[in-house]
Amino acid sequence: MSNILPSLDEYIPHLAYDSVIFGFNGEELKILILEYHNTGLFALPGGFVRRNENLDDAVKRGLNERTGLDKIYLEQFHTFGDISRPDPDIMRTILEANGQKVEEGNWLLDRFISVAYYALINYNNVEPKPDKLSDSINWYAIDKLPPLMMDHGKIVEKALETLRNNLEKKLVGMNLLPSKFTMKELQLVYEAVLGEKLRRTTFQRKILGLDILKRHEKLFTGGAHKAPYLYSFKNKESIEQQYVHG
Amino acid sequence: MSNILPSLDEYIPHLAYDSVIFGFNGEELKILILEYHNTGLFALPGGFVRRNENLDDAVKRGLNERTGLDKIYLEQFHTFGDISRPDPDIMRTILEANGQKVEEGNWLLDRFISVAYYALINYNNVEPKPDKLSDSINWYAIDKLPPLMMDHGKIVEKALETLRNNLEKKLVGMNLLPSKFTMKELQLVYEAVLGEKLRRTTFQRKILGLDILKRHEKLFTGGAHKAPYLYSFKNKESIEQQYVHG
DNA sequence: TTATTATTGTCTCATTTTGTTACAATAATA
DNA sequence: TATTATTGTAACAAAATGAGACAATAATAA
Repeated sequence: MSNILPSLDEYIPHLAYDSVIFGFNGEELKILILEYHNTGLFALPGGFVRRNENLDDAVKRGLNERTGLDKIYLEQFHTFGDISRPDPDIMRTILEANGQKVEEGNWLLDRFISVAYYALINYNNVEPKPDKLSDSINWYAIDKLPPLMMDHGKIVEKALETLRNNLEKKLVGMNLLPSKFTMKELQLVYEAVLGEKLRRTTFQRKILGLDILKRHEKLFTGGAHKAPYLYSFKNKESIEQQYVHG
Repeated sequence: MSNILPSLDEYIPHLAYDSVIFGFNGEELKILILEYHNTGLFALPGGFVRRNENLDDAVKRGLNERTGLDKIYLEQFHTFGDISRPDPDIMRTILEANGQKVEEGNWLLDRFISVAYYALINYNNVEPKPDKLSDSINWYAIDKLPPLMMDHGKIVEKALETLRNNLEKKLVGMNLLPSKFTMKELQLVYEAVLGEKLRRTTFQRKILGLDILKRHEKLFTGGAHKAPYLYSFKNKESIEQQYVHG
């Protein structure tokens, strides 16, 4: 196998990013986890930052390569910088399992500081693509993750914590749902993120009170009951002004 | 002047930190700003990360050197990674104004990613010390800052935004006030952080309702009016469990 | 010594928000 | 056509917050 390793000329040494990519399948909150070839190692999708590239752009580039999505809701949430976090043995295992020769002192075995981001994407729009080093990239429910390598478990925890804190402020539902959805679906997103049940009538009243939803035709669901309205977020841009920034 | 520059052997290249150190003088929220020798340049206190040192520890080390304080409330809030942010000309100006010879290609002129932290300290406990490269380090009210170099203005803005968001959650007052304080002083801290007036009775009821304050003897203030109680935070450790983490 | 002044601690009531229950409407199914 | 499950909304209770009132009191002035 030819050399597929990133080269130090191109990238900033000691600096990486990891991404926690959230999706919602209608029931559960999930994240994308990749598995490295022949190692049984599970990890968050991550990458390096080019020498002439903004940090944010590096993350966008990586997400685009893996999901095909162009405009992704992204939020940086923490930078992990303990000495203990990277493990050169694990890195060597991954590289060698991919048929790469790794000489002592290779920059990939060095200490890395990692800037972590979370992304919110529409589960149904995506056909995740594994990269050169990984076998597979798959959705896992957040309460059924495989054991993750290095400190990636901690990174996921912190991402979830941040997502929960931002739930009210940042209109999370807007980025996890298709453009039209029922009130029930929106409530399920909130419940999946918070990990708790919410009261239907209170939730509905509160959300409608925010005056951010536009009501559409009724949907004929196929359920043996009254059909719910469909909603969409009204004027997505101005809402972003209000919530996502500031 | 001898060479006082940090050496690449010791530090991780391309990686720095900046700190926004908040203090409260009883009236205004202030931050520590340093001024570089003979340049008229104002900047946030910052530094580099040793190759065998945790990121958090590097920041603690820097704060300790500058304030003498040992246990400082510290919170990481954002990592700034745009290509445009560092300015090699400014860096060269600072170094040369300090009598340092800087050859082309010196690592200090490279691109830097900066991890930003804010700290909350007790204004009265501190006698800030300038470092080797800076003339002075002084308190400035947050609405009367001098123009800051590079993107340091943006860093302060983001720190304030984060502090405001965390005000309820993280018991900011605990770290900005002396161990005993009046209700009025606590309210002034909240008002200084939020930048708005609060209603006295509502504030008092809410804070007391949190059940985190211990009431002490009355203070004989010297004001021509009823003397207020003094309060302290009860059981600081258990409160930290509740608020600062999780 | 006594009246004045400014601020504090607390109470009350109005207003707003949230929790809870109830119930009619209705799309599919039996 | 009756039954079923779920939806949209109304109604009332409970809790939280806003707003004002007032007695208590430490220093100062008279």
